[in-house]
Amino acid sequence: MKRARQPDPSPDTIAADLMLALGQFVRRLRSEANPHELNLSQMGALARLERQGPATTADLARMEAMKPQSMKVILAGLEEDGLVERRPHPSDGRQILFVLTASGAEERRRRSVAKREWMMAALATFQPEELRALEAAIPLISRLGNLPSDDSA
Amino acid sequence: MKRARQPDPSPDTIAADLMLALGQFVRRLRSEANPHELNLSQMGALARLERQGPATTADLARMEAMKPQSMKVILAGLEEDGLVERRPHPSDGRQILFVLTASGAEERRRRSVAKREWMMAALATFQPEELRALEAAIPLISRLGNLPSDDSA
DNA sequence: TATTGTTATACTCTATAACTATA
DNA sequence: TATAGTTATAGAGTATAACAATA
Repeated sequence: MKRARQPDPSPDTIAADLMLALGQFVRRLRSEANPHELNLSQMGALARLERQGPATTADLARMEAMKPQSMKVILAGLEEDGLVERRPHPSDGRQILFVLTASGAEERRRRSVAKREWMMAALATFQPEELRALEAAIPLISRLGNLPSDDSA
Repeated sequence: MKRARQPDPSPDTIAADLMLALGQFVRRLRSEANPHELNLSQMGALARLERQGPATTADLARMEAMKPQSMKVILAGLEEDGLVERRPHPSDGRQILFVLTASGAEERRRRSVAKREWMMAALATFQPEELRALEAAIPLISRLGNLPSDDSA
């Protein structure tokens, strides 16, 4: 653990470098997908449903930083493949709750193997120390993606 | 393939969590762009030209993990805005070298302020220790994005 | 009237296929 | 023949706008 020698990182540099690194990484990741793989948005929606239980289109759209109309398309695809199902909302007739089906939980893993295997092959070239550093950054990146935007509404 | 329980972080978990975190982060980042902002691909191409000097469409496509036809579209947009220029290749009449123009170096920063400012605002909520952890992960993510794929084709 | 969801449409980014020119 | 670039077209992913139903 080396921690004392370096100057404090400049947020500006971090911002610029992180954007570049992530842009390329995501492009590479997307290019590793087989025809039947889930895309990152579908994986995100399924992960939310698995971790947090039933949610509406609007809920999921907010959590995944996209418009409800866009999330509807994502959910429609997942529904057609039987990975999610609709449930009526108990008290509000407008809302529709989506839940993960039994096969959805399984398919979430099965239909992301190509991406995961590419990534694991890449991670296999990392030193344990580097893996730890990468792991430590995940919750931080997660936080960046989940921060509220300036919807001062 | 051995899967012994180890104190080291599991690559499988890292792979899955990193995909989710990055997917959401990139979507969020993209949503912060003003109409005139550069997108992540344009920023990537400009950064390559600035750091590594003149390069061909095919070079840049390879480095940024996209097809030459797609990179051509990126470069055509940048060229139209005067951020890059063409230079004939000294010895190979087929190749065309692209170089960053003087305004290209400046615009690269100016036309990514919205994304950078959103990110810097987000990073302002981080502890110095967290910033260091995030910074440490950037070269690792970069390496993931730059690893050669198994193009056996 | 405000909110949830839907439909229709369009835009952005990247891919595939076919073609031209140079090597 | 092989390689660099171009043109044309298509697909995935997400956005905006207009609308219906419920609150």
